[in-house]
Formats: sequence, C-alpha cells, structure tokens
Amino acid sequence: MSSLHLYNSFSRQKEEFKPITPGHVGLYVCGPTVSGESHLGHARPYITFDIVNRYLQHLGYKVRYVRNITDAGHFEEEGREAEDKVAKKAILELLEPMELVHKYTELFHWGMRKFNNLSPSIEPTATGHIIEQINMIEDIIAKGYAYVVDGSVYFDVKKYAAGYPYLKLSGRVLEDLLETTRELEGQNEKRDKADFALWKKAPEEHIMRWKSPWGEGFPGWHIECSAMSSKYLGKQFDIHGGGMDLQFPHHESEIAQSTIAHGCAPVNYWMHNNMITIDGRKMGKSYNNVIKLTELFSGEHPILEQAYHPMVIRFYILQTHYRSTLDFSNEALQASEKALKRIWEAYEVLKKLTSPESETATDKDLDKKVQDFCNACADDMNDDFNTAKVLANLFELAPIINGIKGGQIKPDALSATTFALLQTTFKTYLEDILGLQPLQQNNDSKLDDVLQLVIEMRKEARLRKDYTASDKIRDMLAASGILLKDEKGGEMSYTIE
RNA sequence: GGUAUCGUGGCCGAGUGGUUAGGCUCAGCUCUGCAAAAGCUGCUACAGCGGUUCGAAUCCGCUCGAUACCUCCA
Repeated sequence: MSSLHLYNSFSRQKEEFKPITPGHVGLYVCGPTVSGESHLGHARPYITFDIVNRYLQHLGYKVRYVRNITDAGHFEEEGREAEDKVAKKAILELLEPMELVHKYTELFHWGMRKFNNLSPSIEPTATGHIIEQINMIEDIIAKGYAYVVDGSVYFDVKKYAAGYPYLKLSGRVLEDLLETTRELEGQNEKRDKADFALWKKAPEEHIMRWKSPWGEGFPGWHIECSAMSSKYLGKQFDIHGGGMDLQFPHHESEIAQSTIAHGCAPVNYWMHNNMITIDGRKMGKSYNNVIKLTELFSGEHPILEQAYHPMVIRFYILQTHYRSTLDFSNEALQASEKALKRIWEAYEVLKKLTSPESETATDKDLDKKVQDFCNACADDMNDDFNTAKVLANLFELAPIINGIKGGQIKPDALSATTFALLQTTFKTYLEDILGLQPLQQNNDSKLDDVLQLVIEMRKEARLRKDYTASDKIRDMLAASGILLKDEKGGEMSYTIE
C-alpha cells in the first residue's frame, strides 16, 4: 500500500507527507472574507480542504483544522481612499459592521453545511485576534524587519529578501515587482514599493479601528493568518491551504512575517487549489461573473438553466483534480447530476444485496477486478488526493453491482470477502471521504407508508393486467415528482425528485 | 511587459514513456405489458512542428493559442 503524497506548491513537486508530530496534523486554510455572500468560486477551496481534512482523519491522524473568518476591514491595504469594505458597505446598508459580518458568516456556514463540509476544529476571527497581531508586529519591528511611518507599519521586503528565499513560493522575481509602474497612495511613505503593510493608520472615516502602539488603525492584510495559525498550530505546522490566487502576495507575505517573528519557515506543505472559471474566465468579483451559492441552489440567475443541488456541485468539483481549473457550464453540472444519481443508486443497491456465502469466487477474473478497483482508491487518494480517479473506480464497480442485482452476474461470482470489501469501499470513499450524500433523503416514514400502499394497489392492478390503472398511478405520481420503477419479479421501488 | 500554468475524442474531464480512464451525450441490442432504470455493444482523442527513444498524448525545444498572478479576489 502506498503512503500519502501531496503536491507542495513551495517545492513544486509531490512529496511524501510526514507530520511534524506523529499522529497529528496541523491544517490551516484561508477562510472567507465575510463582507459579502459566498459564491461558487468559494466552494472549491472549502470542499477541497474538507476532503484533505476527511482523508487525513481516515488515515488515523488527529487533525486540528483551523480556518479563519476575515471580518476585519483591512482589505484595501493600499486602497485609494483607504476605505474599509465592511465599513463602506455598512453605511450603504445602514448596518453595524459586526451585524453585516455576522449575517455573512451565518450565510457562509449555511453554505458549508449544505455542502456537507465538516466544521473546522477552530474558526478564529481576525477581530478577535487584534492583540496577537499587534504583538507579532512589535516583534517584527524589534527584530529590525519593519518600520513605522506616520502611524503605519511596513515590512522591509528588501532586507528580508537579502537573507531569506522571498518569492520562492510564487516564483516571482523581486526586481520585476519593483518595476511596477502603478502609482498608489501611501506608496511614497514606504521605503520600497515591494514592502507591504503590517498595520495601517485608520483615516477619519474608517469605522473599524483599534488602538495600537502606533496610533489608531487596523491590521494589514496578511498578518491575521500568521498570528492565528501560529497561535493555534504553533510556529511550524504541517499544511497550509488556500486558493492559487492567494499565493502572491498573501502567502508569500505570511512566510516572510512568520519567518522573522518565529525564526523559522511556518509551513511544511503549501497546497493551492485552482480556480473555477466561467466561459474560460476566472469567476471573481473583479470580472463581475460570480454566481452566488444562494443563486446556485435556487436556480435564480440568468445563466442558470436550473437549480443545482449542493451535492451536485460537490460531485462536480470532486470530478476534477483540485489543481486543475474547472470550467462552469450548465451542461457539465447536469452531467454531474445524472452521474451522482447513478452512482448513488448503485450504492443503495449494494447496501441491499445479500452477501455471497462462499469464500470461493466462481468468477476469479471479476473477483480480482473488483479487488483491484477497491484497492486502487487508497492509492489514488494517496496520490495528491485524486478524487476524480476514485470516482472513476467507483463507476467501474457500478455495473458489477447492478449486474448482480439484475441477474447478469451470478450472486456467487464474488467471494464473501471481496463482496464485503466492495461494500466497505463504497461506504468509506463515497460517504466518509468524499462526503457525498443522496440528492433526496426521505425521512418521512408516513409518506413511505402511503407510498407502500399505493405500490401495493399498483401491484394488484398489474396482476389483473389492468394496465390503464397501473399506468395512471405511475403517471400521476410522476407528475408529483415521485418516480416508480418496476423491478424484476414484480417488485417496485420509488425515488423522489 | 514580467512570472507561472495549461491546450485530451460531441461536451466535461483523469492519466502513466509501451496496456480500456471515467462521467454525460448519441446509436444499436437485451430485459420489460409499456415506460423508466439496469446490462451489453459501438463512437479511439491527446494544439502544430521538430527532437530524444525500439516506442511519446506522456521527456526536450520551438511556434500558436488560452488562462492566472503581478491590484481586493477562493
């Protein structure tokens, strides 16, 4: 059996995963900025790292998964008007900043639950860690890698780059950054264009502000993640995740700050998920092409042909490797919906099949094939979380399951052991690791009772060859979104759309 | 402009130097009162041009194209 290997953005190659503390994993993922509604693009990292979290746990690790909530207004470090997004929108909507933040945090959590993402171990907020951030900035100043100018604090990138591998993560060249011709306010108070803010002086109109040794202000972009990750995971931790677009400058800055403050590089493995595109373009605020989660689930958006169930989105994301771009289209999502239904029905069938009794498979080749596909799942997950391949394996097994049920494959074709392996593989990978769920869950036993009655009546109608009546029952139920299927041997089953 | 990444059959998308990815769609067949589902069969691709190699979609080079980051962004 293989061991877990993951692609480390820092080294640009797949590496074997070895935790710092045996049996434990520290995982930090950049969380949402709760100044607005989450959209489809946000779904990707949180589903991606939910898989990472789930799989590490499956491997037996005790995972501390920290995902922050960015609720402080330091979005516009070098912003033209130094305006705070949260503060600005709060004025427009006549809300308190924290009210707005609360609203979008709740909405975010709602979305995460819909996606069946496990909750992180700790979800720290930036506003709740101002002290830690100030302490860290003071430390960096004391070590001579930051300087104060008129109430703001900047990190001295040139000095840092002279002694440390700055820009290794993002593969950039410092000289190129210095040549940026952009003119930004506040740029002139920095010693160097490449320097970034650790703390910003708050202008008069800035609502979110905190007292600091340098006057009233707010923390810079990158410091929150460094302060909170080190607080909860230590100066050095295992995995840091986030979207590719955060590599520079966000993660690069995190490395620089933490390295100076703690005397060591903070992260062993950097993982970055790729973007979701729409018509070939990144889905993002700047492009004005976002589809919010609420719109996605309700279908209320001009480009959506229908509503899409959260599980369809999850499946669609898992069918692509996390480091590839994923292009949105109605066609792709509709294909995912059908595929998910198919694999889930096979799983339901599998759960109800009775195990063969013999330890001897009558079809050795098939038995071997099943074992191979089942065992391949672990190897594929170990190969940088290849969820697409895992799903492909399960799809290879689906016809075998359906074949056993349909009678095309003899019940004793597989050995009892292989059959058990097949069942645990589906349960483990489909449910536990990929975190998928059925599209519709009927927990209403009374409805079930009624449907069993209707099914009984239809069975009787068919027995007396009263097909007018039996078709009428089926058609009317179908009109209500309840689909009847005539099984072999006169049995019937139903699914609710 | 700089730096990366990528370019796979009707669509979406894995991938290893030599073997069928998989899903969806489409066509035919089987089962079935009909339907649906399911099973079986078919549709054989890897941007272009060179090179390395016994052999490359997979390695190297060039060309073309696309996207991302360089500015808030998952």
